[in-house]
Amino acid sequence: MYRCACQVGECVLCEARLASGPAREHACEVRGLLTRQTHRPREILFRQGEPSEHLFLLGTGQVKLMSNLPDGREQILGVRIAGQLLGFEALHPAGAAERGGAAGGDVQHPYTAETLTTVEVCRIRHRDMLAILEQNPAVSLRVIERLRQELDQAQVLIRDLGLKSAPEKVASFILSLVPDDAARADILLMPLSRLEIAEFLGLTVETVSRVFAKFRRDDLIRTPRGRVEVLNRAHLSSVAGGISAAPTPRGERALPAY
Amino acid sequence: MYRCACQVGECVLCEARLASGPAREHACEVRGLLTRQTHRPREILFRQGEPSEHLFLLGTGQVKLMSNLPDGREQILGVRIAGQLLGFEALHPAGAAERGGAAGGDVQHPYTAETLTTVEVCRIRHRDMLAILEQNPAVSLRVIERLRQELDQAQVLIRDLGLKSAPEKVASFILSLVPDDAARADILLMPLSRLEIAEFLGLTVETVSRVFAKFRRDDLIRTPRGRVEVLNRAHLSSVAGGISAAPTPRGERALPAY
DNA sequence: CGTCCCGTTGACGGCGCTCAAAACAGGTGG
DNA sequence: CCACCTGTTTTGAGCGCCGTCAACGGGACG
Repeated sequence: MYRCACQVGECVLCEARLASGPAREHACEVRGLLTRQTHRPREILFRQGEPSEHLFLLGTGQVKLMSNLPDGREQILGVRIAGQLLGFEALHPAGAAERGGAAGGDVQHPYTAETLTTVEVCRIRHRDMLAILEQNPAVSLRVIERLRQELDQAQVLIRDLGLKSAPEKVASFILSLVPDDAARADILLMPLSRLEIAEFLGLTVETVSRVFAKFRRDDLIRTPRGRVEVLNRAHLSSVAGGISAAPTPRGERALPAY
Repeated sequence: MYRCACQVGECVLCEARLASGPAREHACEVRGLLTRQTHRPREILFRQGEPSEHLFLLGTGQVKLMSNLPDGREQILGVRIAGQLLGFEALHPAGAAERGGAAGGDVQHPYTAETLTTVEVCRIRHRDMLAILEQNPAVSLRVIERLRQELDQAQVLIRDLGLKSAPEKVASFILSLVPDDAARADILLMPLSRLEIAEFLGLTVETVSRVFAKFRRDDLIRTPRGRVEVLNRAHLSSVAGGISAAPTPRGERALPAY
């Protein structure tokens, strides 16, 4: 499969152009606008409150999005994986100029982005991205689809935070780690620490740890270093108590009836 | 101001086309694709689990989005107002056909949409919308912007649900009712019942009622029928304990300027 | 006037948070 | 290899916030 400068197979820019344009050389005319970066684990891509100037296209790895309250409390808003977007908040199609203010460019990141793993991202200036979107409907459609998926994920999290108990939250979370195509891969990578799981689910470290302990006692899971092994998915699903946080596979039935 | 068939000033379709096209008559070439509907309060636009075939453009009024667990628990995901989008979940730019399955059109609504007030919406088939997006970058940009705003709102709610106490949640919620342009309009419409507020904030009716009572005793608010009057916004903001869902007061800059 | 629904208030109990400490793993240097 | 230090995970004890259950009041409406 052909890859453009950003070397990212899932890149919304490259793929879309490849699919739409007959001419190969056009595939990467955006090359000059992209900056490729590699980050190590636990690096900050940008911080909440900083001015947002770039859009990030995540190529490989995982990035956590987190938001703080002034008193230090921290909430993880989500985890982004390959193909997803970061730092979209300052893309003002129209009106950036028409509204008064400091040239419309002083929008701030509403959250902090920190890498969980080694990460490759493509960075592009908002204005450049805007120009691309204006000229490439196919890219726009891809972006719309990505945003919609992120909105879905956010709503699933809202549901879990709003009405689930601690065990239900943790069970849902574990099940959400199951990759889409996993037929029977029940040993899952655990990208988050106990503290981060707590910050994701609106709980405390101790509560998360206790729930994990209980699941272990009930032979639902095992927890080797940095991993989670699901021993009894059916039972775990019933504990999760309803719709899980798993991304809905395309084309198949969404909202499994469980 | 000119208005197209849908009669909706904020309509992403009409406005965008008006702005981009020089010819007036082009402004409403999408007219034939739009169906305008008027709904009374407490009507269901669509239900969670039903197949999603239409996109809704909200013209006037308010619509609440809610999601249920199998056992009946209910979570309000958000409230949509004029100009926002509904039922976007089935818009599949590419891949709807390429992947196997039942023609790719069997995507289901992940939430139920119910009107809170009298509501005017424009309805359009997903495939028609798709065609419009493919041909009109300006429309795509508007849609992207709307989705991004909805994502921001969702993330604010996630933060509130995940790490705020009951009084903080309620205070944030009240402040979120302050309209963007309100210089000093402190009497706010309350579109939600106590039960709905509870379902929005992940609390119970009793807790919400108790917090309101406490705020009343502390002379922070008054609660005439169907309204909320803010008596001491500064104090209420401090109770909200951090970033609120409210648009930032002019002059001050807190975090998200959504 | 009776009924229904919504909001309010009280009593009580449990889930999950707080505080505290021990168990554990990992890295560093002796 | 072991001692030591550091940060994470686990476990325990106690309590507080908020959910649960119940009763009451008021407005809308037939």
